[in-house]
Amino acid sequence: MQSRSPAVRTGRPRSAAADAAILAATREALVELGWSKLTLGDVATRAGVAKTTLYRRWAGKNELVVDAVAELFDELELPDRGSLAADIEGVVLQFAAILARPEARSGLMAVVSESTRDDALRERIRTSVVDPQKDLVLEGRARAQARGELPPETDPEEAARTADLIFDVVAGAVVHRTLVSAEPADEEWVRGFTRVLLLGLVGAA
Amino acid sequence: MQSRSPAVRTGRPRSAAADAAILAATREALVELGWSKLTLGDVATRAGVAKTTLYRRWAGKNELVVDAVAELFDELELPDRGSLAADIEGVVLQFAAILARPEARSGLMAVVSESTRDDALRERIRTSVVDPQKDLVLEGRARAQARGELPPETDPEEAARTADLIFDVVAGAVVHRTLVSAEPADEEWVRGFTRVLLLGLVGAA
Amino acid sequence: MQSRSPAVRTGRPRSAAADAAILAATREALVELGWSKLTLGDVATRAGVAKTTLYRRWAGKNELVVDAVAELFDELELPDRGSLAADIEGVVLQFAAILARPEARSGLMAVVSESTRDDALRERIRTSVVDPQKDLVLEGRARAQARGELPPETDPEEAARTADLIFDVVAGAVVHRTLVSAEPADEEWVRGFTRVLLLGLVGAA
Amino acid sequence: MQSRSPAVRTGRPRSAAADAAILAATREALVELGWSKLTLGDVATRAGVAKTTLYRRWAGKNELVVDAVAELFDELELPDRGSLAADIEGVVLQFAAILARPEARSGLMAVVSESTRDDALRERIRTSVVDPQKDLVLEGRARAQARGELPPETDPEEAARTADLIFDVVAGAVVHRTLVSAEPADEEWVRGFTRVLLLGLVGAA
DNA sequence: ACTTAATCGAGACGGTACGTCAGGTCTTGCC
DNA sequence: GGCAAGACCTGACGTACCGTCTCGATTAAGT
Repeated sequence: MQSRSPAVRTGRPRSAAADAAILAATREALVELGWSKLTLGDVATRAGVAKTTLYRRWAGKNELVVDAVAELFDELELPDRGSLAADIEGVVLQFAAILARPEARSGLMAVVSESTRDDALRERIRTSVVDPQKDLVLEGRARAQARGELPPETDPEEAARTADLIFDVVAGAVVHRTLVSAEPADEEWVRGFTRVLLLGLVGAA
Repeated sequence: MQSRSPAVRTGRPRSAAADAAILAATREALVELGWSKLTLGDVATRAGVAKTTLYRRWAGKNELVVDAVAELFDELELPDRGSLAADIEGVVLQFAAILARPEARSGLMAVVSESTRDDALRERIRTSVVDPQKDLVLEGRARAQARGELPPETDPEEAARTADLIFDVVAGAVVHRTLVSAEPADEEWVRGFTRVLLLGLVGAA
Repeated sequence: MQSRSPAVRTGRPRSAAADAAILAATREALVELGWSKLTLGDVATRAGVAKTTLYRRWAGKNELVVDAVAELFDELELPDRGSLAADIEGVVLQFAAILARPEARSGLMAVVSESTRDDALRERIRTSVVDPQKDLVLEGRARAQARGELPPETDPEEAARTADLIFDVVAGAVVHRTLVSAEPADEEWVRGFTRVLLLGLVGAA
Repeated sequence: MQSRSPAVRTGRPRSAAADAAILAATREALVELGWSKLTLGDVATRAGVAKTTLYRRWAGKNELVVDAVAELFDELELPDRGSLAADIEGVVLQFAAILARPEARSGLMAVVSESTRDDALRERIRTSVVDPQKDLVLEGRARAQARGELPPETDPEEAARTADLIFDVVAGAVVHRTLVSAEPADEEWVRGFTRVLLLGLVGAA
């Protein structure tokens, strides 16, 4: 997270255990209190750590919560279920399961909201949350092309644009369903969504 | 906004001008400061109003911002452009234009985030922001069915589910593109999105 | 303590009771904790008052303690005991009694120390603590002159210088005895001091 | 300052230079910042020393400042000027010159103030600051008695009491003039003070 | 015109959290 | 073992907003 590669690393080294304790305490506080009532003093107390230790490592609430929530998305992966539709359904369900957890619900949109006025924060979110998810889209498409379910790309730039589009559609739909409409993105919904995504409104009707 | 229809309403009536001034001041503060740095004391000062006046009408920051942002969405409408695709492109572009404004960018996701732990707030958002948008989906589908672009519904419950799905996909995609990916939802993107929405990944490829 | 004579005094007026409660709490905390361990947060709590209320009225610990300690000196007066020697002994004993109280012991020299680098603070000390005491010197001298114990002044400037000198000698001796030598300025000591002051080392020997 | 005479003193011996550097840095910081803004971390940095080194030798800020200020008083001596009055004037001027230095002004009364609640600190002040000064009083009296300016003592206990009294009067007056009245104890003032001390108010008038 | 009563501005109030700073301790690795 | 470096826990700092309250002054509707 922070590297001081130059020079000899003098002085007492930072406790590695503190980082983990702080992030776990942050998630715990998110569950109990939600974003707006979460205070850094409380997180420090839960983690058994001084407030100064926390501020030495994170610039503020936003950065801390991004790192705490980002770890939730580490478990996302794209298991091979044999078909494009099945692959999509699988990964969307995983994504929905993460968004169903209260620590993600309250924290994620809050930091996204803050990131609209803080470029460094947006970059941090992109690096640790968004880009890893986007890689799943690329991997899924490659697999579908290998199976012959999708045609190979001709224009690489166009291909990148399409991947971004698909990612926004998939992630956006699940987030909106979960947080705005406040309805569960369960198996039935995911089947319907995947059908529309693959076949379109006209084809799915 | 609030009615005290029972009883006779004696005494000095509330200033109608104050409401408008407060909401305008709220949007102004959202633009300049963003959600997290917006304070009610500052809004009151901008509006030339005492803090008590503000608290007499809104319960807090969340409710105030919902009302201030909701007004931005009042201008959304569904002009008849002759085809389903053109109708979708038109309304999506309008939606994107609203989300491009800084007062919406910073405020909207923040209150959505808060609403994950506050049912009354979620209901307020739904009523004044979400449901009016959802009506546009219904209106668009009816128009497309009248044109023969989409088959008439058979199962009304299934039809409601589909409308919700479409709404989550459309709104979610635009929001995600604009706020998370932080890229503009411009005409080119909207064309690509509409194509995928109507034809699906397979059909659009 | 603070007057806002101009204009109309709008807004909620300051609580008069709070001032008294805060000063009393300050003295209480001085007794229990001493200057260096006294915290404004603790004083606020003892006074049943918010920290902000305290800061609204005093700039900091120094100013607060000056006001709290100054009240102790309000009781100083110069009773007519019939002779210059008896008058001096009487007022010095009173002064010593005040300096024997723990709230004065810990607080007084601390603010004097701070005042060496803070002109406004020195002025505050002078106005509310020192000058009233100095008036007693002038009053005592006038009385002694009326009795014929001291000759009337000829040069008024010289008279002012002498009054200052006497004040520094009297106050300084008692303070030094009490705080530096840490011995009680009891009746015996006061008698000896008065004898030296009136007759000098040579005359007193 | 601290002796570990028992045992064999193994390991690296303490740097003698560090002690001097720390005390000098302390006085420098007192001049620049004053007592209340002086921090041990800053002193350590100025002295080019780690905070641990400092704490290994002094228990805290109070003890450190006492030692740093005490060195200022080492230069006090009682040169023989031929008469009691001249001797007093000489030593009082020296004392006043030390108190005029900012490192003494800010530091001395602060530690005296602290010493009202810390017996060990008071003892340290007495040993390293007060008692050496008091010796000057004894020496001056002996010299005056040898000259026949003062009668020889009859009661040794009474003599000790008188010496203490004189010391409190002299030191107290200079301290009060310098720090409380914040006026210079210059030659003119010292002449007036000495005259009153020797002849008394009545005799000096 | 005269009450009546809720509104308005101003700003003080009790709180809570902020982010920083200093005190004093502990843990490294080098000397 | 001393030492420089710097992380650590603790606790206070002074500030900013919160949402409530207390003022005196308006301001309409009902008399």
